[in-house]
Amino acid sequence: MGNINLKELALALNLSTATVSRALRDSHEISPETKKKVLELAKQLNYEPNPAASNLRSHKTKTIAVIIPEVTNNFFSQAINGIEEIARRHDYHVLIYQTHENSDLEMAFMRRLLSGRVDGILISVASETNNDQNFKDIINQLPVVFFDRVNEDIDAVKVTTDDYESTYNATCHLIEGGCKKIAYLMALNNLSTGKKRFAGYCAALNDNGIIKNDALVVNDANNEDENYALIKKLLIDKKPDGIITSIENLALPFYYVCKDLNLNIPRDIKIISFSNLKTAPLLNPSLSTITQPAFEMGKEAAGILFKILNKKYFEPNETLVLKSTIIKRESTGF
Amino acid sequence: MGNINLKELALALNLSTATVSRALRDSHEISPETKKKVLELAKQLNYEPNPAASNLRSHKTKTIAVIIPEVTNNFFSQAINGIEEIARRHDYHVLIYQTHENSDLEMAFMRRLLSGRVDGILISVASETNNDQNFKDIINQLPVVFFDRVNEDIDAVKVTTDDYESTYNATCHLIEGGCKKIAYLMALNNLSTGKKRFAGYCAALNDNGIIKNDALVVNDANNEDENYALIKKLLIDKKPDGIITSIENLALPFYYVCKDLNLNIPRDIKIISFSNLKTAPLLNPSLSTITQPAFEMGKEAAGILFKILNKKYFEPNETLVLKSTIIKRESTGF
DNA sequence: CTGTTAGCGCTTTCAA
DNA sequence: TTGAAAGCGCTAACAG
Repeated sequence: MGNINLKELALALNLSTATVSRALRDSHEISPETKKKVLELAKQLNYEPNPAASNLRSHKTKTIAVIIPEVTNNFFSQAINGIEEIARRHDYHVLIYQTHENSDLEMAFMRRLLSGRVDGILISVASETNNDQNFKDIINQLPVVFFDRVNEDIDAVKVTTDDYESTYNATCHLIEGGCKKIAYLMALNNLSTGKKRFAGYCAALNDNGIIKNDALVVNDANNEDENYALIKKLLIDKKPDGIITSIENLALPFYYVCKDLNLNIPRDIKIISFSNLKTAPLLNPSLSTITQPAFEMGKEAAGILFKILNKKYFEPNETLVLKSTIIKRESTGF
Repeated sequence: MGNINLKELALALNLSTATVSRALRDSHEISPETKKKVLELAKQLNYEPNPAASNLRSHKTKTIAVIIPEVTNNFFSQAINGIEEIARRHDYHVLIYQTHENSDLEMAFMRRLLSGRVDGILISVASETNNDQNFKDIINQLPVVFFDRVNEDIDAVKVTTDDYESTYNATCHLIEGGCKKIAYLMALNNLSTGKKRFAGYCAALNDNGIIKNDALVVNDANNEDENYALIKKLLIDKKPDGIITSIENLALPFYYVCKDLNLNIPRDIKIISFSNLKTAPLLNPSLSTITQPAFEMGKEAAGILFKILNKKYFEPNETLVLKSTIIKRESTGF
């Protein structure tokens, strides 16, 4: 705003704007004394370069966009934390866009970003359906790194977690604990994330000689009340002795149902849930968790994006897979 | 990026860039037919105006900044959710900056934003100390709305919650429940938020004829292990029968201490905590909570900022106070 | 209602 | 090592 500009700075120093501009960006073709003079006055006068002008000329925005389903999801807020940390380290600014799982909105965000508002995009997609060509169009015009919820059919740089393995291990954990009828609360089934988790569950059952029963698999209705009803029906009708929730949000209605039905966890039914909630250990009575390294994912994804922006990323488009942590809890709470 | 620009669009339509520019922004001085033609071709060619050029000329960025202590704090992520919703409604972009409670960093962010990167700022401050003049400088140059953690000594638009009243009521709740020795886990004591909460606690004790005992007041050490140790010492040495935690983060170490000391909640000690955690009702065995309307605060604060930006805010600099919700839980969990 | 023109504040040739 | 000059893509006077 009411700030000083390059021209005024140059005038005050008896230099050309070109020289001042170069000095400010520490160009090697400027003498040390000149640089020093410029830097000093700039600091003294609180000079801040106008980003619009700089961007218009140089096509660099010093800004990246983060597109995610929800900020209020623990996983994503932790990822943003990691992204912001790396961005700040590079002196970059971070724009946030929430899709609320709406892929039309997601595509609208991306299209608008093509106007040159950002240097690159970090995205955790809302859906993998019907968008391939759109995504490809974008990727051709702007560096994009996918994280967590990636689009399998697109050749791009991706950072994910070991969805298959972690769910496989989680299922084995329940089987080892004696569970014979393990229910699965399924979500994100239009995404590879969700598919892989489910595949891990299926494979673990199979490898342990348990025949999968589709009646034990319940789909997320994206609605708390409905989920509550679905889970209640499941617990009453099928009486599972173990349950896996493939997203954090599904653990809540499950707990309420148990409370209502007077089911004791873990005596009557054991649970293991995906969760990035720090207070999860306090959930009653014993919640085993699969925790994704959200913060690290944010950092890794952002790190790769900056490597691309600095032309220092020479790998082929690859998927970096980070390990989730499974925490097994057996206590009966307080 | 490789996008089409105004000039090309104008050329293709046999119009001047000025006309096209006006048509695109729905100016009243353009004929309907021309507008229609322009809009159609623009859509067809996927034209996206270059924000840098537009900003450079018009001094409008269509961007606001949100400066907060931590994204991973439930309260703030919910506030961001509200802010983003309003911003999108106005076709604005949202930049996120985390201060991690560091007020130097906070000031550095604000200074950099003066370069014209944003049209306005929403901030929840890291500290109220030693920054008054700096804040005043910023406010003179850019519209700023403070929310939740506001700087009392600055004349600006603010949105807060009823910190005093809610803590007062929370304390009364414990007293009504029979508590005689109510401890207070204090945080944010360099902020009016923290001070008001503490004042509410003190006033409630006083109004109920209880003499405040400073030994029952413990200060947040900003460190999980240390807080654990402090709280443990408090519970062993002073044996309080009730406790109020003035921020969500302090409830966790408290729970761990109770578990370690084999203290039964609420039989041995009752608790009421500030918390914006959705799963709080599942915390064992009975956590009464003070929940701030974070989402609504984000919406309100952003709404006011947009009114200011659209020159539709004519109130004097006022503080809008939103009501928190106190949820009293008495059950012994599952 | 439409066009002409100037210029926002930078960066980047090109020339010195 | 520095300067002069052009121009990024748009908007805003001003003129017609």
